[in-house]
Amino acid sequence: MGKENKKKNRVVPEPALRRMPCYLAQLKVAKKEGQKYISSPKIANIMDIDPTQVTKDLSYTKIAGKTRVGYEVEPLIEELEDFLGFKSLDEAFLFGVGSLGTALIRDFGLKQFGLNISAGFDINPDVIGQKYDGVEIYHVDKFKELINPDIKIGILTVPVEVAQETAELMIDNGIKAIWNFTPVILRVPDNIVVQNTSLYAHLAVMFNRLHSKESKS
Amino acid sequence: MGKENKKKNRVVPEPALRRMPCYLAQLKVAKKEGQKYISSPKIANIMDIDPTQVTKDLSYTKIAGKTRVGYEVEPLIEELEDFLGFKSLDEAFLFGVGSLGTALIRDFGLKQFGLNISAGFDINPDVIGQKYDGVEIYHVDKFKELINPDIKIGILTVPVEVAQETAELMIDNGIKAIWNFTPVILRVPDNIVVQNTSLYAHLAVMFNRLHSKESKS
DNA sequence: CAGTGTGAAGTTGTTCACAGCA
DNA sequence: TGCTGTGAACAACTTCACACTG
Repeated sequence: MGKENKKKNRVVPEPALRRMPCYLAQLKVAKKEGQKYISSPKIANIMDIDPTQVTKDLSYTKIAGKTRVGYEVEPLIEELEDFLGFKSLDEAFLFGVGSLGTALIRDFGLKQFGLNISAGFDINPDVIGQKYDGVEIYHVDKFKELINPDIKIGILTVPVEVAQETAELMIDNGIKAIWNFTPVILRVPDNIVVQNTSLYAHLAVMFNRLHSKESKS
Repeated sequence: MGKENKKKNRVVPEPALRRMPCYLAQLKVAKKEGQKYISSPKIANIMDIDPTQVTKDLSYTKIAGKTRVGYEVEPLIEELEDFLGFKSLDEAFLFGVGSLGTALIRDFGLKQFGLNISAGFDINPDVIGQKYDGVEIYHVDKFKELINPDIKIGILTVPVEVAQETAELMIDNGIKAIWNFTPVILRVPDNIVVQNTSLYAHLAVMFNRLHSKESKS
């Protein structure tokens, strides 16, 4: 009877969500190598983590593994891409067309992973009016005209000083999720999703680990 | 191991390290506004976190707050920058001069935070020989000639397929820490520091939170 | 009997409660 | 009284143990 309705709708822990794209990358390699099935110990071994971690993470998706065999590679790739939101294309506006902003627009397969940047905004006359890979850059003032209900995601790559006010501008005009590349912790209402990706934070962690290992040995 | 000695040399939790650059950004704002002291409740309020979280995080540094007053802004900035390794300049080589790699080289901000990229490596003839903001790009084969004991950090922005082998090349030639922008989990010896910064992982978390909030309301 | 799936134990990080100080 | 600083209670995440299945 109700085989599926029992398991879903749990909150997925953030660490698990962060591991899933890694599984996905490995699975694609496995697929290229022609493997039809892959087991959790195998994945775990490649990534040097605990096998039950893998099964627990995968249990949040609706794919089921076969005992003694493992998971079928191709359906698992499909399910993971779907689960992670990489299959449906979300539209986003980007604020702050500096070097990082430009890279995100031009790059690198964000579209492949379900994110399409449909316009960029800045106040620098040098970039306004430019087109990068088909994405046009406008003055921030144009934002209110161009926004529409399909755009739920805003990418924040502006200087620290204007981060909070730019975030508020986004929210006031209907943005529901902010991908924040500044080191500023944004103050936003509860119903707004913020994903912080501060390179400096990661740099800090790396320096600390490196320097403490150096002084130890 | 033994009784707890003095205060220093504890292992700093990674979440704490990640919060510190945010404190730093806020402190710089406070300094600009002319504030001489700032208290933990004040910082906590700005960042919407628990005040004791702030005091606990700051207790890992060697700055001490004044009762009833808070922390002196300028010395705290100095200490945080020093503690996080942002004051001394570390040299790094970058592997994979695609659009992200190029952005990291050009993004002067990294130098401000203690990381200087002194060379880039790729196999694409179009970029080899180029100079971006004074940073020269070489063929990967040149890496062995150019490496020296001052270079302890390698930045990995290559395509997924060659991530592991490039990491091994780095390690074999003396790199001690790898800033990994690929979604691949690298297999490395214990004494090597790896900092994973996969944009796709963050994207996955953001999509999940956004889509689950959408379906809830 | 190797591998999935899950509740229970263990570990790590966060929040609380309170002592001490100016 | 308001704030720092810390040990103790609590929550989140990870690892373990084991029942189950082909």
